[in-house]
Amino acid sequence: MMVESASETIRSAPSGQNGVGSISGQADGGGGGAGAAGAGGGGAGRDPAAGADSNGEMSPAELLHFQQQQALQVARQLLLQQASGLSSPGNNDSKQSASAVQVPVSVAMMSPQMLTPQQMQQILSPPQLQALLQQQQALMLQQLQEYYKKQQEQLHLQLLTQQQAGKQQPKEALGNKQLAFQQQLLQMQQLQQQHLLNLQRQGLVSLQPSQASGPLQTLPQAAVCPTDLPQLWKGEGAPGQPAEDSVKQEGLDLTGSATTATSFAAPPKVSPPLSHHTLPNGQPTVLTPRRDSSSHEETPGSHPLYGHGECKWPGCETLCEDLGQFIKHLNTEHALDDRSTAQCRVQMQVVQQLEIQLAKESERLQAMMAHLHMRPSEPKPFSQPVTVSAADSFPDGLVHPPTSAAAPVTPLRPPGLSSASLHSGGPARRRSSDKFCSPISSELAQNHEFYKNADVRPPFTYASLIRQAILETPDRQLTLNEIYNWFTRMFAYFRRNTATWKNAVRHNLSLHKCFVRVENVKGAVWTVDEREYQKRRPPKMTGSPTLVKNMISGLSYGALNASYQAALAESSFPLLNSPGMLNPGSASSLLPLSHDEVGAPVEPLPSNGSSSPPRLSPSQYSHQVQVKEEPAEAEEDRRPGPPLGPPNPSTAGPPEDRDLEEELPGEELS
DNA sequence: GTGACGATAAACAGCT
DNA sequence: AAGCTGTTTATCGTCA
Repeated sequence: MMVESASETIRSAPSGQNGVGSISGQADGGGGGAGAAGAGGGGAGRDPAAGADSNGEMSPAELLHFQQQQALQVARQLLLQQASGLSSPGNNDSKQSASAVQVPVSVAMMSPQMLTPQQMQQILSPPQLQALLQQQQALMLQQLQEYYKKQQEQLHLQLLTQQQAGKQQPKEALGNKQLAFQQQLLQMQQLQQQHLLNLQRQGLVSLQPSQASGPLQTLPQAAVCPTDLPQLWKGEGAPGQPAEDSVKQEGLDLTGSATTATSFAAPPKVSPPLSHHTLPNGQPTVLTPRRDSSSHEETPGSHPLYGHGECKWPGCETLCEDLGQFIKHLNTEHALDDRSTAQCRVQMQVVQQLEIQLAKESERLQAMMAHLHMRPSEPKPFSQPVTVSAADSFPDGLVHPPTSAAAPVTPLRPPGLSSASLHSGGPARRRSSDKFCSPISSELAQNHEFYKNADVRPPFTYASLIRQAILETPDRQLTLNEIYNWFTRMFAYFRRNTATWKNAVRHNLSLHKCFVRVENVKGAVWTVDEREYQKRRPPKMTGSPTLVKNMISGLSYGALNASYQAALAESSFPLLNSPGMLNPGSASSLLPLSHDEVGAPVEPLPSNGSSSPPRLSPSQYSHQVQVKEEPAEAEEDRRPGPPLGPPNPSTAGPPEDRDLEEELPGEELS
């Protein structure tokens, strides 16, 4: 009765080690991309201003025009950079940080406290990681938007004040004020950066799922600001503004975040280095923003318009050895005048454009997130154990819910285990599901390339692999040799020690009732008796630890598929019969056993015992047996008739059906 | 400690 | 005869 086997587990490594990192790769790439905008650019950081104009010896008109263009370019780049930074995989830091920062809902549920990036990776499947990233991005975008708005407002005010001031005050006076103002700006910025860092750190440290919503506010800002600020400012703000106004405004903005918090004293070295490293995950992104990793300038006395030793004023790349020089340059070259004002206006437009763009992108992101998240949040069938078996039954392509999910039966542990363990070398992918939910099929589908190329033992039992191989075929039947080929084709691991694993395959085929040998014209082919297969596995989660682990891993995010599972659960019987899914009733009737597998807490099905036949309907029964070699029987079985109606055998339908059907060899059928 | 399961190894038989 | 296929038995490790 309670069998527990879970055949699927792999035995090999107990668990434990995970493959470390490769995940990320997969996660990144693999998934799909949903990513929001990946703008490609990467931006290395430098500024666009390619043109390099010389220090301005062009005519005012030319300069103005040129600078305006530059401003636009800068804006574009910023956008690209931001986009890439936010979404692009390229930035590990950012990604990680993001993930770290916010805990995806699902994750949060799973692990209340913070997960390390690695854990996240292990736990999360690529799609999940992506979802997380997306969430993060969305948040960041929102923050950015807010920030931009503020900046814009400030800019506006500053411009107005400047203009007024300009009219009223003599330039000289302005010069002094500007200087003072700029110094203040620098200080403010430094403070801001520090504050941001602090926030980030705190956020990271404490990252808690619960905070998910909350943190966003804090962290995000931090995150956003740092990166953007400098750039944004470069374009805009710095130029002269009346000290008073500027100060006030700054105070307004900053206050919120930094002002109060830190004192000017704060040391300069701000973000660049620290932030990154500190948090593997992530926040760094934010900090890092500055593309100039190399640049030190920012550290000490940083100025939004000063970086890499050069003036970042749109269109101006004048080299300045130090801040002081830069400030002088600022005051002389970018003093309050028509040109600067015009440039500011251009910058404002740029910002507006960016905002619009951001809004669009964020909207898109949100829509995507909403779409993706629906599932996770969805209900999960608790009661139902896992419908695992059903999933298994699917051949890979079939069903898998997006994330595989098994019902979170119990969110026990973080997923990842199994997979990780398996993949010693590499990438441990989060497995999607394992046995239970979407067993192998999904796992394989997701990690197909991995197993194909990595000499890692797949985390599945021979039985489950064989089943998978068979179910993947349209006919649901394979000759021994074809099964061998499938193994070698799908797993690098089975390209060696052939004698050993081939023997194991044969052994399993013969040993397990679920594998039925059917005589064929050509010879003999092996088919799967899903029912038997289901029976055998013990569903109990309790079952083998490994299984459990696997399951869990799958489940963990599995939560995602909760809905999916729920559906399955309802049917109590999973997919065994694909059709079954449709008609729960039938399904259940067909496979009583499934429950077990499902992991349900084992409900003792009467039939469950191997010895006693389940309460299958005769027809059902038949096919279990039938399969065995007699074609005739097969025909009978074929259709258990229940509501399902005969699923089309031919149809590729879920394997399950096929199984049932397939039992009969094609020949026989015909 | 026991039982169940899976993996591995090996012996053996039948067939091509 | 060799190799493949299929069955069976035994042993070991793991886990509940």
